Amino acid sequence: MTGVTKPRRVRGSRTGRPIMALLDLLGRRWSLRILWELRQGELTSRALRAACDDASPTVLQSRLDELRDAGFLQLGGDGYGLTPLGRELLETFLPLHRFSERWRKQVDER
Amino acid sequence: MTGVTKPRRVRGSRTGRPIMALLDLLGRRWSLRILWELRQGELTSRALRAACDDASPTVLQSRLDELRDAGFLQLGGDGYGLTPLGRELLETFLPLHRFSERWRKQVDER
DNA sequence: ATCACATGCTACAGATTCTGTAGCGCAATG
DNA sequence: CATTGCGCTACAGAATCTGTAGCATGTGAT
Repeated sequence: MTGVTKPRRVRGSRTGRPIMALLDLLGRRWSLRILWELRQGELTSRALRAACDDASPTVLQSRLDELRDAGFLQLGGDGYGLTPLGRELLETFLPLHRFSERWRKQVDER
Repeated sequence: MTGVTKPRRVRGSRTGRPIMALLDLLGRRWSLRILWELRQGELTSRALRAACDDASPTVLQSRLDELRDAGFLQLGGDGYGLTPLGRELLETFLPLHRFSERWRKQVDER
């Protein structure tokens, strides 16, 4: 593995408000999805790719690097997995699942 | 105002899993930020633009249309605001603020 | 009335980012 | 060895975003 930690700037961090940096990081293609797909355990990079509708490995790799840099992911024996911090973040998002079901209902009713 | 509701497809909705559609919608540039900036009340399109680091009006408008289509936003007398559903969604995200502070601490400690 | 001003929204060229396919180097396993 | 699967990269074409300018409409004051 690389082992090298490249400094990776998160856009929006210039404001100094971490929430902005976080919103920016999460508001990139596949970020949320990656965290979501790892909710049940580690996945190899290829399995993760498959889980993410075969997203392009280029972007996926970028997101993985960024999320790893942010301290949300780590590369373990069985592939990529959430760090404790990453799990905390994911838990913040879990209510989203329920919400999405309610959302569909409301949309269907129109 | 337009008054016309154009059908707008959310990528990921093909899977039929609303959570995927939601993650995709929210995982676009400025989506999360827009919801966030509207947390305290309505903002005119220009005020919103200013709040979002002067993002390009083109994308912003796309996001506004999409979020409006999704039923999260509406255009009221004082500009754009969250619908009840949108507020529910935002509330799902509020813990993110706290998390982001904790996150910064952990990052700073490295 | 008309003038200035603010609103929601659009056009468009250039820059950035994403997609899709191919393939690399490396370790583990047969 | 040969094979297999891994993390990761290259690269051209497509899609998306940026930045600036400006339109059409509405409101309010002069």
